[in-house]
Amino acid sequence: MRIGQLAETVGLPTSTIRFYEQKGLMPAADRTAKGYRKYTAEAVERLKMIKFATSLGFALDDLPGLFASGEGLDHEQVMAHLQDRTAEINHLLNTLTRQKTQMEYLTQRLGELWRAGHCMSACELDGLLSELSTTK
Amino acid sequence: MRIGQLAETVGLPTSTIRFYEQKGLMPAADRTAKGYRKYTAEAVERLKMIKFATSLGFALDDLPGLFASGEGLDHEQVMAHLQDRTAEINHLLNTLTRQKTQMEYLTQRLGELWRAGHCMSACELDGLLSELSTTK
DNA sequence: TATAAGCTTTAAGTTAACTTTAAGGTCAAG
DNA sequence: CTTGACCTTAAAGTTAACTTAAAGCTTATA
Repeated sequence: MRIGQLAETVGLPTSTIRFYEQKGLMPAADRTAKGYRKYTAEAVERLKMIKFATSLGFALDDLPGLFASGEGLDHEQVMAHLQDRTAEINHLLNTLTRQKTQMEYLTQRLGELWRAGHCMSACELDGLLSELSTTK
Repeated sequence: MRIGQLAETVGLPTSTIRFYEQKGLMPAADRTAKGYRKYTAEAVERLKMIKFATSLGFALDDLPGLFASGEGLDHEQVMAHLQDRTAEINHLLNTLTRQKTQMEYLTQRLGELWRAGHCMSACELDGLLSELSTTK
């Protein structure tokens, strides 16, 4: 299988696959006589794993630690990665939840003023935003 | 008030304040005889608003549309911004919630295998990850 | 055989929101 | 009068994860 076919199979652009190889996330591909990259099903699996891990929000730089190769995976290290990422996710969830509440309040408040016939000037909006930012 | 004092007051580095000015988010500051930027309380308010809006996840490029200046703010446009950002937040919340579930499953499953005495090889971990990625 | 699709490489560009650097002027204190 | 804190500018660097460009070779098809 050449790179275009692989790209098609996993749903990634060829440029990304080359990029992953360059980053060391994919082993250097075998080549045909003319220098074309040649892949097997292993590459498909590898790319799917990369896609999965990144879909969980892991950075590309985390992956080597996550799929450490060689004898005996370091369990502690893998678990530590998972914990770290879980903590990050929880932190983001808290942040976003807070943001959502504020957005709802802001939207509602602005809607009220609008319906009340206020012809809001930038200055008034500024006041509203300031009010909210201190409410925070 | 000079830039250092302003920076201190709002809790931003001076470089960021200059950057905001350059971006057009802050009006070009008045200068002292020797060319130092000179600020009043207005600048403090403006920066607080910027901080607040960015804390809601708005991009700097969204802010001109959000605090449009001049006569008569475009309510529809402001509301549209708020709706867009709310939609983004909801999307992110969904994504993160999904990620959290997957992370929990992965962590638990890996913990089980570990406690069961499996001396996981990279290959086995790959299997686990693949399994999960198809579960998704 | 020619034309297009597909492959190669290295290097530079993209985006966001800043930060850092370089080279220098100003000001208050001791 | 010198030392250090603070200010100025323009330009380049940072990070992540890619993408795009440039220039050229290969392969399949009509």
